[in-house]
Amino acid sequence: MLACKRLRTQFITFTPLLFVSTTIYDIAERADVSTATVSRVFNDESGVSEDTRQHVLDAAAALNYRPHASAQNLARQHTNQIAVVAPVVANYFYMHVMRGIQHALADRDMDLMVHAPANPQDRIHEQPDPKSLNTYMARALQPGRNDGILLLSMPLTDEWADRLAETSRAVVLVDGEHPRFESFAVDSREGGYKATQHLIDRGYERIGHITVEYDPPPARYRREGYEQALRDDNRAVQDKLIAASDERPFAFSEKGGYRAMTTLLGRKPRPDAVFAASDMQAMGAMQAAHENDLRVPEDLAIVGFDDLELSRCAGLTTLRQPARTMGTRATRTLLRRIEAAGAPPVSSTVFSPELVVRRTCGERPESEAASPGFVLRDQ
Amino acid sequence: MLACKRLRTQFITFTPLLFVSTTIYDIAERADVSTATVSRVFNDESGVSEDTRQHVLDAAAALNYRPHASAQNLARQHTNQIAVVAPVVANYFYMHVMRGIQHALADRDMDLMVHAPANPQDRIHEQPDPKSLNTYMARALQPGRNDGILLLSMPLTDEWADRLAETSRAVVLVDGEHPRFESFAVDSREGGYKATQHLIDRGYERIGHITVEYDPPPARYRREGYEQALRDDNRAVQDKLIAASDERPFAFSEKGGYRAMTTLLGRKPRPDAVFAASDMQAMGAMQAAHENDLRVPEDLAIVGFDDLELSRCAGLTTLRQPARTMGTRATRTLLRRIEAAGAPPVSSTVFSPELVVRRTCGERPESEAASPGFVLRDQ
DNA sequence: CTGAAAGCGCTAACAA
DNA sequence: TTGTTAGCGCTTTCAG
Repeated sequence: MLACKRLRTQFITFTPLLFVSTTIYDIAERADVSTATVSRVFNDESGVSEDTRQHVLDAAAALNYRPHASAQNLARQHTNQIAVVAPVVANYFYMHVMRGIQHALADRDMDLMVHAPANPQDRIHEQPDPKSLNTYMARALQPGRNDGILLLSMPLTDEWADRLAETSRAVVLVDGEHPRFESFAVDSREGGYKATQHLIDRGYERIGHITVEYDPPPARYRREGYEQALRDDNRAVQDKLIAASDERPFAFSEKGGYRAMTTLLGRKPRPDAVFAASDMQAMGAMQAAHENDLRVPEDLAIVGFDDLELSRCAGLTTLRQPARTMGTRATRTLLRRIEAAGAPPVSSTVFSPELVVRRTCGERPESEAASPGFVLRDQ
Repeated sequence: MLACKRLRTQFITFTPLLFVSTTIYDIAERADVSTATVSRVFNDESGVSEDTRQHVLDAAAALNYRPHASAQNLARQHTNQIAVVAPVVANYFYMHVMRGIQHALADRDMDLMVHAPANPQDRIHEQPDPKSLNTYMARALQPGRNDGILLLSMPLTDEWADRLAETSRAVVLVDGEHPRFESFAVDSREGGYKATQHLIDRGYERIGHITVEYDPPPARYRREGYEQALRDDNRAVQDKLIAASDERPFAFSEKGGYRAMTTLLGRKPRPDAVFAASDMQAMGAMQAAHENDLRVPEDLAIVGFDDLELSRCAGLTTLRQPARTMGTRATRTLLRRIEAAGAPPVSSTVFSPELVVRRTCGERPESEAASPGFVLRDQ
């Protein structure tokens, strides 16, 4: 029986290009035990005499043995991998979230896969077609790929939610919400309200807004908060003060904000303040203002949303999202669901975004007069 | 034979908690063909009559079939996954590199794993012990985990290089170099030289340097460039003008720069200019300067290394690394090596870092007088 | 064009 | 404590 396994060793002699690593059979043979025993010393730890265990370990060391991940995954029926799927991998906000994820993964013997749209042309914030099989989303859902999925800012149609539930895999949402899944997000509506309220308090007259065209939930709620604040102050919501970014692949980007701001500045009357749906958009808006010889905040006040590190050095007034914390908590929850066979009740935790006042809203914050200043957080 | 596979369906009835997805056997049965045929329609595309192919596809659709990734990986002996291993996942520089990686992966049907040290206490820039089996590095090397590895800023001892070569897997280095592997990096020594030279040209007298304690190659070369520039100007290299960050997990960080700068400012004579080994360190240094009531650049000039987006808005003079390009090119090379069975000659490509002058070095760059300004790159 | 069957490397009952 | 053996789900010769 072992003989048939030995063939592989022959094989490698004939085609040296194809590398074959040493297997459990090789070390079973060398340690003169069964493969089951070898497997045991590499897993259970228990039920193996100290003597044979040492033999096995020696053989493994001598042959430089490492278990084959795919084989383990197949046999165990789980992968010890979790996936994060997001509209863009490399983005400031997600970077902060990833820090939290990594933190929660520490010492957990779990690996991390990242899935993001391959084609930058896609309107990634829109849900890919659930039918299509090769989207980044579909890949993450493929059986045998991971034990659980972290969805970052992914809007969920019911169709997709069904698909996710069908796979009966652990799923946790970050910066998103759905009744069927655990979620961690900031109250975007509250944030939009606070931002706008602040601008109102500061005496601005024509408060504009930069949003996202395809209207993903976070952007939608921020806009709703903006509109509510206006109404609560007995102001009308004016379409001409609102511009939407349709930048691809990521409308929350700098470039999107730049374009939207440019649009806004081309209309009459010009806004004298703007609340942007993201910090990066706010950055782009500042750039646009500069190009139009408008000073920030004298001619145009700006408030963003996120509170990236970058925003601090730019002196941007913004609404803080606890990105890292969200990542950590979401991951912990995911891990718990993966481990717990049953299905504990779903809860959604919502954070309250905190207004961080800096200079782009026309205020001179006491502590940060001499910008740039930095918070020293741990990596 | 198919009968034994059917058991699984029974099984699921008894233990509904364990989810079992539909397999190739299920659809073979339904379409009344062999599993080989099913496999063929999902792979080859060829050698199957249009008729049966349609049957199979119908059955697959009806049963909502998706191939099991682990099983494919095991049978095919490759995973269609590449891994990136880096000292920190979520870091500005790596984020830019990741953009490039993602870009190169577009439409390639490849997935991305990220491996980074689990324990933030580790001195991650030092090589983990090649003997230990459960480090992030070892995990990336496990057989059956990936088809190729991208090493970001990972210093390579010969021992590790051996281990890597042993697995005969495709390996490409980014921001690092080793004779045995393909690599993409910036000439750090040249960068250090240029930075220092610039400061000399601007008339600074006591030019300090912030480096990294455990002396990873990029930091080492930057320091060497710094020292060389000093010597070429007939100046002595003074230890008291150099401070090393030993911040963990990542000494190139803001916090590391902050601490090193604080140390430097505690010594006499104080430097009147500082070249930091990274932009984030430079940011920390600026913070330290502010806390000591020193104005930048009047009292202290600062030059960084990287040219992150953030640096632009901070007005930081720095040396630009083409991070995104490095990511893209490295990934393309990796993919090529994975596909090509043979071993094409190893080449190492070195980019020349470009000096980007902004205001922290006391210069008033023409184009960016009204900072913050931003480049509008695509996401 | 299609099917039978032997793996891929490991795990986990079940028996001994 | 250890070995036998039947899978995990898919791929891939090799016949037919």
